[in-house]
Amino acid sequence: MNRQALIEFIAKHINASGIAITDIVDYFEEKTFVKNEFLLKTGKINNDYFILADGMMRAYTFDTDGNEVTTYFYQKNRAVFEVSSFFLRLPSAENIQALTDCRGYSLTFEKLNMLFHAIPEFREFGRAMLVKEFAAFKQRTLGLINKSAEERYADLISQNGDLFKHAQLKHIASYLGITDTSLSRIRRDFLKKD
Amino acid sequence: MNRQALIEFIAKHINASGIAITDIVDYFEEKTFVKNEFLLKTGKINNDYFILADGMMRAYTFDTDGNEVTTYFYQKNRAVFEVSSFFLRLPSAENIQALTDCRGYSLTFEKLNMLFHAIPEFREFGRAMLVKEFAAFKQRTLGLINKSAEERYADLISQNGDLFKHAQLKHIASYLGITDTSLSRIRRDFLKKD
DNA sequence: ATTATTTCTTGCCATTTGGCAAGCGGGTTT
DNA sequence: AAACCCGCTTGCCAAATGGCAAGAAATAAT
Repeated sequence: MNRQALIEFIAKHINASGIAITDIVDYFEEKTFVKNEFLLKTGKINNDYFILADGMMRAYTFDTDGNEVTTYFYQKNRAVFEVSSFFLRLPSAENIQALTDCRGYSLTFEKLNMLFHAIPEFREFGRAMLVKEFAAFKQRTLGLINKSAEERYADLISQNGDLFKHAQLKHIASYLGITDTSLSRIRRDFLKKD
Repeated sequence: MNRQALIEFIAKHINASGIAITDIVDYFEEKTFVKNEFLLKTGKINNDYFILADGMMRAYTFDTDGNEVTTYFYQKNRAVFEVSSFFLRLPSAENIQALTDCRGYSLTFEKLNMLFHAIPEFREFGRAMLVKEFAAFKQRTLGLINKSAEERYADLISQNGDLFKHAQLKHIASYLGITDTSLSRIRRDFLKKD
């Protein structure tokens, strides 16, 4: 079982001096999701603290009119979980679904807590993940306020070009806060400019 | 020195069974800010983990065109800090300023870490704060995507009616992702409807 | 290969929001 | 009181985005 990717990922986020990261890694369970399979469904309590090693996932919910809204795209080397549901043990308002076949490593809430209490360095890792995801979200929110839809689109493809290979236009559109119609047009105009 | 508010606030967020919350509370330092004073300035490293007991604060930054963008309003009973700067020890991209005279309780990064390691229950409190703020941010982001400016405005005043007593129109407008001109019109139309 | 289904594009027009500039009004200063 | 400053409002028009529906293109099913 190749856990090298997980070891490197954890090592990158903590002061690894002297700790056997493999001790931590052993508690993770390797998991795979086939395309379109769900990591989390609305109403369920998120019990996977999932480190995504390969593939791409999408989180989405529904707005008051019943339309799907994509709330996040996850790429490899991200911690995939829904904060409120996982940590506060609340039914999730979001779905998290595999856009491609995915592979990664998962901790249950219990195991994560056990590790938090037992291993100070893993606490730092957990906090680093939370802080990282929070900071990324703040950036995204700022972008929604002070950038045009076209700029947000440009940012997204520059960070994640192959998103379009796997996600539908309307999913990306709702993530950007616009309709698929508008995104289609923005994309057309964007190509012209080059 | 009245720390009752702080004690109650912490008690509300952790399983207090058996712990002397006062042990924790003793490490907090009471702080006050006069109106317009800064808790954090751009470029500085945030070193106050500030529990706001009374008053109202605002976080803001500047967009690429040099315009102020309000990123958050803090009311009483919130943890006020900038995640990236405080936890990752990075220079802040945001300013945090008192909109009114403020009072609250502050921990330095070192004290907070010391408490995290020493008191498991305080760890839970710290995590709960992070999760709570993160969740609030996710809600806000979702609103920016799937609600109209008018709906966002309505939500904001319903949650925090006295905001208008203390914050300028343009500050609220940039928080809502619109211009002060538009907010002025929205407010006019909103009054008509009632 | 053909048909059916889904996704994407486009045209037309409505709605929302922005940009600018002028005006208004309340508070301060002199 | 007069002049001034600041924040808010309003009118006018432009730009961005949305809603709907029809057609084109891609994908899946038979």
